[in-house]
Amino acid sequence: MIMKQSIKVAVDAVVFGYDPEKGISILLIRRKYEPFQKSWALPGGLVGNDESLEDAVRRELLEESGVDVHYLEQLYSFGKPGRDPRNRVVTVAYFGLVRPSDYQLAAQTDAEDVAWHGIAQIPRLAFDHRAIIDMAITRLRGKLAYEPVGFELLDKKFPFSDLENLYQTLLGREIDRRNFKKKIIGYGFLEELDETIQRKAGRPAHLYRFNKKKYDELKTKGYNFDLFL
Amino acid sequence: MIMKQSIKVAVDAVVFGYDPEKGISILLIRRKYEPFQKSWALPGGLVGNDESLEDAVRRELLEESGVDVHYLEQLYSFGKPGRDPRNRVVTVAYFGLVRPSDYQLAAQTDAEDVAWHGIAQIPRLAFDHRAIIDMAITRLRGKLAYEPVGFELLDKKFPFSDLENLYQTLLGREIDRRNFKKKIIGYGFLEELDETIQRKAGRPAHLYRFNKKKYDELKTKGYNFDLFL
DNA sequence: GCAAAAGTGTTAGACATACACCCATGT
DNA sequence: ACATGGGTGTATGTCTAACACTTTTGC
Repeated sequence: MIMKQSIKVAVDAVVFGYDPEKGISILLIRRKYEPFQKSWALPGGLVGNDESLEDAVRRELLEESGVDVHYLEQLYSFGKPGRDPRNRVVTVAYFGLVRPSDYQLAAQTDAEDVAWHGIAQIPRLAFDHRAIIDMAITRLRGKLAYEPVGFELLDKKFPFSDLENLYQTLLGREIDRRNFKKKIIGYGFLEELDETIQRKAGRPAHLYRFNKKKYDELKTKGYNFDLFL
Repeated sequence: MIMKQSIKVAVDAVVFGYDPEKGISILLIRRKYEPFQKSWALPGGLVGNDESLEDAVRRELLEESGVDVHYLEQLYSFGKPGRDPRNRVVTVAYFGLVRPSDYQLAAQTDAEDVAWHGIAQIPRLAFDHRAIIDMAITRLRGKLAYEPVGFELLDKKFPFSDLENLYQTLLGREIDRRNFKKKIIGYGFLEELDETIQRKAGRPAHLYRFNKKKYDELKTKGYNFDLFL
């Protein structure tokens, strides 16, 4: 009925990073080979015959960019005929979050260069990677509302204002400092440390740490986080 | 670096139906051929070389079961090596909702039989289809909370109690009739009709109709539905 | 002493929840 | 007349949202 199938399977990763100075960024590589040689693109590539999808993304990310993500989840699969000029390729896109400060970028194999690009300044990309990124951004915004996504993006110890700023950036609007803090502290998965930090002028800020154990406890008890404001 | 890839791409569909008498069901087919000959399985099959993923699911569904779904969204892609005993197969699973009363089931091509199975009585299934269904059920429960999913599952005109019962079934607990009605009516995307219906004993019930236009209006205005109770 | 960022409580209104009786019909 | 399912309002408490001044530091 159907002619012998000749479709390739690939994976791609949209990895987000956050920097209190520069905002939200995405990890992109510059392609070394055709097609789209020298274009910026998402890290990714073909899946090995005996490799799981997730292993494939992690491998490609490490090879092409030197990043080993903490948080990784499947985003969506893209498979319209024609999205790759060579063969029919179905790609399973993944969504990742990292602290950029944890890694030093290193382009290898298929990548000629790697860099973080602010989400407001994404260059023209190879294939349909722009559409994949748009979907990832929507997902990131959506996750904000019911999961404390931010903690994967911030340093292990961070001043409360970093969390505030991250949320303001992602939501694209101001939030009320007092109400936000009340709510987050109320959940009880943040620990206040004795240390303080001072980054520019102004009063030094206490540092906080995410208590994942407490968070997981609350979540398994069916607790519902509602982090909008 | 990687040996010539030999992975096949398939699609599978988890289609939910609701019947006020029998509850939530899933559409399953009985396989005509090996492997898992005569096992129950999700409708699905290999993707054609020039066919989009969604076209492939719709085609397979129509061929194997005679059902042409209204509502269809991508669920998740499953690709662990070994999930198909013959070749490596990556399957893109879809999630669908239909009104069972709209269709007459008809098994064709690879299917020897088709039937609705209540979600509490799913037989042993081929491949990893059980895991796919579990994920689909989780998704269905999740969607409940923020989208009026129910309307895809109910008849075009339905008594309010059908909606109540659907929610009770999906949530697995009782809900307060008065509060539920207040909330739903408050959103304004339901139209009360003049007709009434009487199914057994008791006072006849007014029929309602979902006003999709109004719903889409509200949604684009960024309205947030919160349908828990 | 002034600019910059951190820290902190109260109040009013909106929304969620809990709760019980009457109505229209079939048998 | 009784059994069955449909229909409706109010009161209470909880959560959300709005709002501004003081503290600590660098310059």
